[in-house]
Amino acid sequence: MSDVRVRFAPSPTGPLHIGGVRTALYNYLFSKKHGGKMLLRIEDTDQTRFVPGAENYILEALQWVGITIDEGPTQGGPHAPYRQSERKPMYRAYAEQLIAEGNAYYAFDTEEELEAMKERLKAAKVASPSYNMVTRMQMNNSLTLPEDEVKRRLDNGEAYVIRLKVPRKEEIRLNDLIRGWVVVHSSTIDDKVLLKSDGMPTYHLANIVDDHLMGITHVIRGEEWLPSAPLHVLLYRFLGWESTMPKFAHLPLLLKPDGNGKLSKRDADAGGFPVFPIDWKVPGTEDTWIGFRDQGYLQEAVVNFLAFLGWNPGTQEELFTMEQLIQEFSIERIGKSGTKFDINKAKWYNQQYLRLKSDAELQQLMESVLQAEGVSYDSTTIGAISLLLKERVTFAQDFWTEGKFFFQAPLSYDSAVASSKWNSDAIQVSKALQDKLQSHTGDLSPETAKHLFHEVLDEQGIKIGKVMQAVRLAITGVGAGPDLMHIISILGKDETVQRLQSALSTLSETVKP
RNA sequence: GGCCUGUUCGUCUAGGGGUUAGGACGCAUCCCUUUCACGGAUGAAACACGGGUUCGAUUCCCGUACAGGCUACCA
Repeated sequence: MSDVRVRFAPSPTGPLHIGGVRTALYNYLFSKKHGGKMLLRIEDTDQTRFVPGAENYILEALQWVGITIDEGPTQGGPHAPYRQSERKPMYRAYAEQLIAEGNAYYAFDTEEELEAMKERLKAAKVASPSYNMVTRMQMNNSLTLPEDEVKRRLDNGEAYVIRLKVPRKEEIRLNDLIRGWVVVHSSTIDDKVLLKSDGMPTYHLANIVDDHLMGITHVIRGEEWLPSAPLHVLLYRFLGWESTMPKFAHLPLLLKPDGNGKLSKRDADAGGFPVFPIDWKVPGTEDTWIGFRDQGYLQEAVVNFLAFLGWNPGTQEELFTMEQLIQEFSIERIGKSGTKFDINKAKWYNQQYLRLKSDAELQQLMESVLQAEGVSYDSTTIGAISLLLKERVTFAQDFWTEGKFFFQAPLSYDSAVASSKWNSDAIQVSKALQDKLQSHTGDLSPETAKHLFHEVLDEQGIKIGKVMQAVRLAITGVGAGPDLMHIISILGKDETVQRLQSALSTLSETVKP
């Protein structure tokens, strides 16, 4: 399998769904594992659904995730173009070849006629009304119309489509890499449109033609394609390409976190989490659909999270870099069943990867978060703070939410803590600590701060547990956070004294000792 | 409705004819700690159901239920 060639083939109809990103990732991992090529093909055969900006979105999303494309619309390649709309002229010949060999036919039926046919069948209690081997003989097509009539209509430029002539009774089998043998009877397949009346191929034709022409060896795609896979097998056969037909692997779908159904944007809105890789600004509106990247998720966390949604290496390890994933990936270890989307796991991965960052990276992360908040501070201090906060953050932006008291004195005090902890002892200790710090000269290391604080406690004869949280509240405004002595040390003598002072006046007013 | 696919703790999953059915997320309790977090320990928690096959089925087969997908001149 040294010449593995796979492709990711999205439609530019909107932002790439996170499930699509996973499909792209599996394709990428598989191709790199085998030293093969990864192609990107834009399937824009439905001109009514084309959304401007969608292709760029796909490119940007893949790039962020770290999926590199070997051949595609931007990098070109031996099988260019890689946009199906630009390949339009190539498809008709194959459809006509199928007609010439008796495996397809022209159909002239109007929308109304098709509708009427379906109604008629429905009234006759036919289970699934469709254009197939029995109904096609009652419609207007080159199978029912006299040859000269067909020619006349064609010459007149009448609208037509080309439909596949599905064999009457035949078992079509397909050996899916994930699901094993799938057998479908041809009588359950309808005469799918191959070439639309606007001259564009449908997915089915374009897909098979392109995959063949581009030398695709493995088709890894979502399970929603499984029902039409037998149809694709039929096309490979009729086109004479069965011996080089790619192997198929149909991936399980990503499902809603709770309840039933596949994961949708609705779930994202309800759960407050993203289902898109990066932000999508909906054209013509002010709306933005949130993406993982812009919500503060790390690229490596998303990759790891996505890879494990339906695949696992069979070991107990869970933290894998892209390189390791490539090393370990195998289609055999992809699961069969649908996977519910649990954002908690994604958060956990993010926390893990954030913690794996070097001190310098952490500092940089925190600096950019502060910058976004309009806060500037000296780098050394930020470095120290980021280390203090390291074990407490899940997202980089938590550096701000968890540590804003380093940069601004409390504007208010957590009332629950205030009412239970702020008492006469707390006031006494705060006053004494204020005085003690005031008269202190020289450096204020965490150790020194601790020493001073204990001196105060000893002098006042008060146990540490009785007042610690109150003092923390006075200095930070909240009841929880990193080691208070480190906070005091970073804040410095003057700032700490000042904060104790304002706490003493503000809190004493509102809370009775 | 028809066709296709699936079903191990709440979730992601390992496993596979005989196991105390393992791990992770989440949850709970305890320890550490001035607090919270981290960390550590412990705990609750699963083989959808019914038939077969078998000495023995969670594992194999068949049904049923449930779930998902498809059923467009959309992909």
